Amino acid sequence: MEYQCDCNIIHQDAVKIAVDKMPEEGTFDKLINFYKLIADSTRVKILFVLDQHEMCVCDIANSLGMTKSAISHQLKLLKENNLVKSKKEGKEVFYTLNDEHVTQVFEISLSHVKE
Amino acid sequence: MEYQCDCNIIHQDAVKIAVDKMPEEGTFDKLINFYKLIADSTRVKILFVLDQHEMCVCDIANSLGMTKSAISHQLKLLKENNLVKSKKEGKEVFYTLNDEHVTQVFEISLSHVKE
DNA sequence: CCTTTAGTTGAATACTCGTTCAACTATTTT
DNA sequence: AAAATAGTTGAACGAGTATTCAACTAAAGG
Repeated sequence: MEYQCDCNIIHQDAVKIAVDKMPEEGTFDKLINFYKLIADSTRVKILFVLDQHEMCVCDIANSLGMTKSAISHQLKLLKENNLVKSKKEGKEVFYTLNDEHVTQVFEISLSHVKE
Repeated sequence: MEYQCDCNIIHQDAVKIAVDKMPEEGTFDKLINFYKLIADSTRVKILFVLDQHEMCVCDIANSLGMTKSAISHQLKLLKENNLVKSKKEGKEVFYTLNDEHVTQVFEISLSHVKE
């Protein structure tokens, strides 16, 4: 057994089943990274407003009552992780959700929480 | 407009649509709270092993290679938020996922990340 | 009754991370 | 060319939180 902890294995069979099926660390990493991205008040609201309408940074800042800087920092994170994409037009940068997948996950979760 | 930030509203229509549709704060709170719970390496692994098999604290600790204490702290959180439930049998406490809903969300997310 | 073991818990430490602040770039307007 | 505005960025501060540690409870066994 490659794992070590501060107590004995009580139910060999249960532990074996779980350890055998355990995905590799990278799988969990991706999963957790995605959850962390949407587990933040500002980012989840940004995703919500972008789901309603394409927006520039100032639009989002106004919608959320926050500064351009705070929004821009979070948009950078969302973009780096491919949840949003951007296009520049003159002085403005327009942001949109990157694909329907994000929209789906988001809307499903939202309708679920509302119950 | 009740919101205030450090820049002017550029696209009135877009902002109005988003603000009008914005769910109340409590809705976001519930959503984020749920995402935060599953956005942690230890907790997501606990949910995974419990999805495979009912387990006591030592089984989980062994499966994850962590201490009983660390696991117990996280189990408390998961239980307080109704993601897992427990039953005591002698000295041992067995934990299981609380309902199919957790299982569903978890398995869907997992299969998605694997692609 | 004493010892051992499963599990819990509160405090403290260590780390992560969101926002603020100030400075900066780029584009438009006068 | 200068001023104004949209947006970005790095550093620093502060809040939240996961694990460790030590002490504790509860149940089982000799």
